Amino acid sequence: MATRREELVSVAARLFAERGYHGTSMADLAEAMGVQKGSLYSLTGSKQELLVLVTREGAVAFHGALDAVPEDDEAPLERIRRALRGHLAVVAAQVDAATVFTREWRFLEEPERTAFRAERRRYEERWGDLLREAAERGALRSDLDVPAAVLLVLSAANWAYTWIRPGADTDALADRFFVILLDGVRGYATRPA
Amino acid sequence: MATRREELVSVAARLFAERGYHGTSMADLAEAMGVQKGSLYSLTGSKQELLVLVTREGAVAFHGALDAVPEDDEAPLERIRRALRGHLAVVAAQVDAATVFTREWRFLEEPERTAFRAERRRYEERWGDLLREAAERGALRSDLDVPAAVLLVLSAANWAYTWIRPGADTDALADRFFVILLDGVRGYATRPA
DNA sequence: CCTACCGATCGGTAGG
DNA sequence: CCTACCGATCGGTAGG
Repeated sequence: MATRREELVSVAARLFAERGYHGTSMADLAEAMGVQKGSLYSLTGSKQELLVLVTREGAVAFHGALDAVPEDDEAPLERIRRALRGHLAVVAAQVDAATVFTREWRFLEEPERTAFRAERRRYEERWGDLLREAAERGALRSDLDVPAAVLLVLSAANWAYTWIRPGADTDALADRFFVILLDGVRGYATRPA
Repeated sequence: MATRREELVSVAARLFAERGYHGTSMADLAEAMGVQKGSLYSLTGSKQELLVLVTREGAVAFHGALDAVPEDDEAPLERIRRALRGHLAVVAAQVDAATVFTREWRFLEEPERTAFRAERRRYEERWGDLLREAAERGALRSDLDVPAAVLLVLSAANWAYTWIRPGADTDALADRFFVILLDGVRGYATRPA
């Protein structure tokens, strides 16, 4: 059973995602909670605190998805596929938190803003590790431009909040991306030998 | 020589990109223009009008980049490469307008908001056409998942405003993406025959 | 959780 | 382009 505080955090996630942090007023949140504006301050210290909690929720979810990727060193490509599935699953299950994590985080005040950037960088580096390890194990082509590949896959992941609908088959979507990333859009015929 | 009105539009692009539409006040814009707040209303009718102008600037720039792609039907892959170069070049040359176009458009009021969405859909469809035509001409693998490929390439394009720095060699960056999109991250060795 | 209120700021206008 | 101002709303607080 969700506490009123937890309810408020999830309402904040929804409205921050819909209208933006600065486009959402405490009065908006109060109305969505069915209480008067002043009453919110028994549940949170400030609007900014709600932003901190929602972005943190996103960070935890995305890192958690990567944590769930099996450690199996024998299948580095499969690990990448799992990571992509995991990321898209988080976006579908927690669109609002994912949206705030990806788009509204910049309205965090210091020092949380800097801490957030470090946290996000850490997430991106974990993706970099996944690809780098796969390359080192020979599962990726030896002449691969790893930084560009990381940026490409993170672009797909980070843009997902704009189009994923809750309830979508994210595993299938992730696999469709994965197939293209693996072997490219070009036909075998025109591929160099 | 830029008029004061044009200056205001470009200042609005910068601040809307930096602080968000709702995070930017008319007082902020006035300060950046070096005038009093009330004076802005001889240059624009409203803050919302500025948002309309900036998003429109982005739309014109992105469509213009696609218009500049040569019509040569003999080289459908080259056209895709050119389109990617063009998009990233716009992002680098007009980061602020590109950012507002990609992220702040949702604060447009009706009916401009709906019109914007149609415009953006048209842009995405032009990308879809590029890939579909390439597929039809046999330049892409026959079993390609075209919708997923379009979404992947648009993800890379739409996410670019978050990391591209003005002055970057966007042609080289576009080509690095293009190479990966073409033949994938996997090595030749493990590729099916 | 409510009522009542705070000073500050919001986008915008009038008149010059 | 300025000064002076409008009513509305902002995030937040006091006291119950």
